[in-house]
Amino acid sequence: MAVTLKEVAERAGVSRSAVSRTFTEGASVSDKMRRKVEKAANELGYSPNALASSLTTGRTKLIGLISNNFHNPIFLEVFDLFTRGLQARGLRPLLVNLSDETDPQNSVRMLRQYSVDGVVVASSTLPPEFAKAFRDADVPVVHSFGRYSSSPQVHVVGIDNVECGRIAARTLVARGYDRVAFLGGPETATSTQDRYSGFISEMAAHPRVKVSYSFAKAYSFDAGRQEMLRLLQNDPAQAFFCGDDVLSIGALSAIRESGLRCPEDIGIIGLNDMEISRWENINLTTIHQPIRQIVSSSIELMVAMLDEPDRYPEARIFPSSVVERGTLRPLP
Amino acid sequence: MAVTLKEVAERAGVSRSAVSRTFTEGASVSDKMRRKVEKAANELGYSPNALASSLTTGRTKLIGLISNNFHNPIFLEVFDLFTRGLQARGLRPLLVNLSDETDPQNSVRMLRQYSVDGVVVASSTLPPEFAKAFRDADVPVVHSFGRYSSSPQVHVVGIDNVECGRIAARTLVARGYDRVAFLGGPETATSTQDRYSGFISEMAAHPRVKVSYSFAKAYSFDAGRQEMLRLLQNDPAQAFFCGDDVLSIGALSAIRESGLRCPEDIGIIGLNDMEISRWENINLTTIHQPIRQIVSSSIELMVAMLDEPDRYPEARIFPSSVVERGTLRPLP
DNA sequence: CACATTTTTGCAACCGATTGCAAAAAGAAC
DNA sequence: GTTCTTTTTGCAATCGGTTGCAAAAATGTG
Repeated sequence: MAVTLKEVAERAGVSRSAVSRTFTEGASVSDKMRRKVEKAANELGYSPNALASSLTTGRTKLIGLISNNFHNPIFLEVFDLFTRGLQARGLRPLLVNLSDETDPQNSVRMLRQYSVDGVVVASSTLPPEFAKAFRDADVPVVHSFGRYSSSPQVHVVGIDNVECGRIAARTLVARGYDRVAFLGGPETATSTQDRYSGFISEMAAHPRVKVSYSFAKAYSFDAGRQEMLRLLQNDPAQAFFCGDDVLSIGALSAIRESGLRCPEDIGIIGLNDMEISRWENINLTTIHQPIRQIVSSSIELMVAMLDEPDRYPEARIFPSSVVERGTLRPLP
Repeated sequence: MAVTLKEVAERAGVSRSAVSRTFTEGASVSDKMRRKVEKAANELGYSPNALASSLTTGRTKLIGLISNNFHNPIFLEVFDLFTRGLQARGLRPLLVNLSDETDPQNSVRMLRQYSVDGVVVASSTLPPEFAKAFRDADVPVVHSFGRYSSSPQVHVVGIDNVECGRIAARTLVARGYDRVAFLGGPETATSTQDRYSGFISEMAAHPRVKVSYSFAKAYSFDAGRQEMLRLLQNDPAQAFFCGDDVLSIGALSAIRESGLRCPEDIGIIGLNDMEISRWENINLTTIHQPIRQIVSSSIELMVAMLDEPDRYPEARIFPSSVVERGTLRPLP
């Protein structure tokens, strides 16, 4: 069994409070006492039980990190950044995979049982209700990659997906494509809806360009490939705005399999600019989503909320822009 | 503040023990009592504090999930499988990113502070000392993707990397390549060393085949690409066994960038068979590592150890075999 | 050195649960 | 209805810490 505070106190011949205080930032202990305690603690190999102390302090330093997309490589970057960022601030991520869970209340209950200090919902496909459920349970929450709203009910950090749709539309128009399409992710995801509406609304300004759209079942390679194979069967558009990079790569694969070339026969623009998209054998033209900034801003917000739980909700939106690579025809 | 057991007891007009018992599997409570308590609990929205109870039970149901490679997409699959598997058994993964940590003792201390019930080290590059440090601290530990040893000191689940090296060697020889090379991951990783030694030892049986080797700095796309670019500068081998898929894809990229073709000019065989390798625009010939089996076996082992902490250490090794795709010339 | 002031220390209650034990209640047997 | 068993319940101690408060020790002042 682990060494306890009591044993250290006995060995050092001091009270338990004294030991507790030497391990508490900013408590009143004399140097002599501190040295005595530290000596005993080292000899015994003591380190304080974070969970026991959380009982009285009300702080666990545990942060729930919730996601539901474990098939999109972008989330590996996201997890990397979150875990490092949280660790650097002395916080511990409790990872929750929501892939097969649909009821927000279950997650809320589970994370409350572990008394997490806060929750980060890292997903562009989970409905806003998840984040709200935590807020309603008085758990500080940040929705990273969530939907921008001019009157956010919870803290949201991400990009303006509507604007991304517009950017994609303008990019395709500028390259002179006159039959374009939107190949979205799951139709129920807010990110899909927003990218779609931005794309369509911008296209409305270019009536000579023919526009169509369809949706893949998930933000995944297979879903993108399947949908593109289907589309290729009859008279596909000349260029596609795909809801996401991994979807784009699936679509790209379908195009090549069908004996067509990209960008010569069909052009693709994605969204995310994930690491893989830079790989020379992918080389995808895409809209950059500033992941590092989104994650670090989310963490800052989370930390701020720990001190100020009733902080007024805000949306932090980062700009995105096109990264030119090889899957769209060049500007005329 | 959250509702406590005491409040429920008061509202239901019963003792605190009664409330505790209704929420404890297999405790002695009458139906009448149970109903009374559940009613009060529902009205108050009570759910027990897992951490407080861990104090007396000595169980937190927290499992440390440690890794250090957040740049290899294979780990996204690994995290997916681990989180789901653990959750399904009522366990919670506490994710630890060891990318910038080198001292095992720090991780041990940290995870002990959170009284994790056990630790899974999921990495083929972390030295065995990490897993041993936990064992020495009496924390149940499983090293997934660790080194096979005939006298394991900790539980290890994975593949036989030496055998994989041999398989790769035989595969290349069978295809008639007569200048082959090993392009390994980090030289210090046990997986690299084992794959290397298997490859070399099998090659010793084929003296007419010329063998060379070198190492990339990490199991990552960029490292593989850099190393291959360097190798291409003077008279490269005809076929490479790359230490891992993501390394292979980097190498592949370097080959294409240099105006060469795969498999016509240079052949590649990887190891892992990650999702991406199946993608038609990658289509990598590789050695399959049975990740699902490794992860689920690791979880079973972990669960078994929770009941029987002094379980005799074992190594669980799964067979691996070649998946034919498009990056090696066909059999003659 | 006496006295006032500040700092350090220990006591004891508390955080939210669990559990061994003994008393109370319910059920069985005659 | 008694008596003996078995089940259910509550009391109180405990898990590993923290913290308000008052006493004790150290420091400062004249």
